[in-house]
Amino acid sequence: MLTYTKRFMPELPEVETIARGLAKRVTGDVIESVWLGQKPEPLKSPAREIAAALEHSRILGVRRVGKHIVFDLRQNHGKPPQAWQWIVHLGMTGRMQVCEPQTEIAKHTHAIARLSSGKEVRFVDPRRFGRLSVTRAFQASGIEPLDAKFERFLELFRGRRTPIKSALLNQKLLSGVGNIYADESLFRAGIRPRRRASAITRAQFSKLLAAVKQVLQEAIVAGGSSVSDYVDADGEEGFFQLQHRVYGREGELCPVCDTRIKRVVVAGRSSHYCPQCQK
DNA sequence: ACTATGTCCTGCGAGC
DNA sequence: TGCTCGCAGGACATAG
Repeated sequence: MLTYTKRFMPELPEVETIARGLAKRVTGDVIESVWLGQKPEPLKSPAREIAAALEHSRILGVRRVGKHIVFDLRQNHGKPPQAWQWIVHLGMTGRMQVCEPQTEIAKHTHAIARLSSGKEVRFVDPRRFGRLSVTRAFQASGIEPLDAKFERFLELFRGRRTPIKSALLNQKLLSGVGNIYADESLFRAGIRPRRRASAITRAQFSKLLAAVKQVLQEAIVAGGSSVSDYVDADGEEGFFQLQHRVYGREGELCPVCDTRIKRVVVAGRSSHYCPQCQK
């Protein structure tokens, strides 16, 4: 039930896979210098602030928080040493390359960090929905889906009049679920995307949180098998992804009951569901 | 406090 | 074959 892909939507499992791949390849390295492109949109912090935080910093580790990649940095040349975090959000089309300096610079490259090992970390993003920033105390806006306690989840979601799909996509509530895994989770939980959160029972919420965790975990396992094993000559990651059961399958037959999968628009996003399995 | 909607941006694929 | 056009969606702004 896996597909190999080079194109993907960076939701929680994909960002987790990318962060692990980056951690494996650049942890311990030192950023010597930084180049930032002219396009202002991808820079959430001022360019000179980003450059000042990154340059001469050692990469202590790379991890994922929600859909964000967090580089934990330590800058030794100050007294005392300064702790920084380089935050990368991939948006829709953002990619992180780890490559040699002579690798041709891809179109839409917005940032390059040159490392003392000789490698470069590059941020490439055609659509420029991605964002770069630096901070000292990064905090996710919502709860981590994989660690979420049911009572907290319930407290955040119950009673809202918005469609459950919209609530799942709201990063201030739950950090990391995007359009694809929202649809897949709702399918597994048997809930239609347009159902108002306030009309969902406690038992259904319980099933939903379990489904969210299961879908994300399975996708991480699928992606995890590809960490650092499917990097092409330009340092681009490839992935194994879970086969989607409903997402992008409008008009196809439900894998459970053979009913045709429907597509509706919720919160301006295409949403796919089985009218038989989901109520 | 919440909710709904519009906007950004480029690549790609459907359709003619 | 070559062109146009509309869709894809994460996060934020804005309005109600």
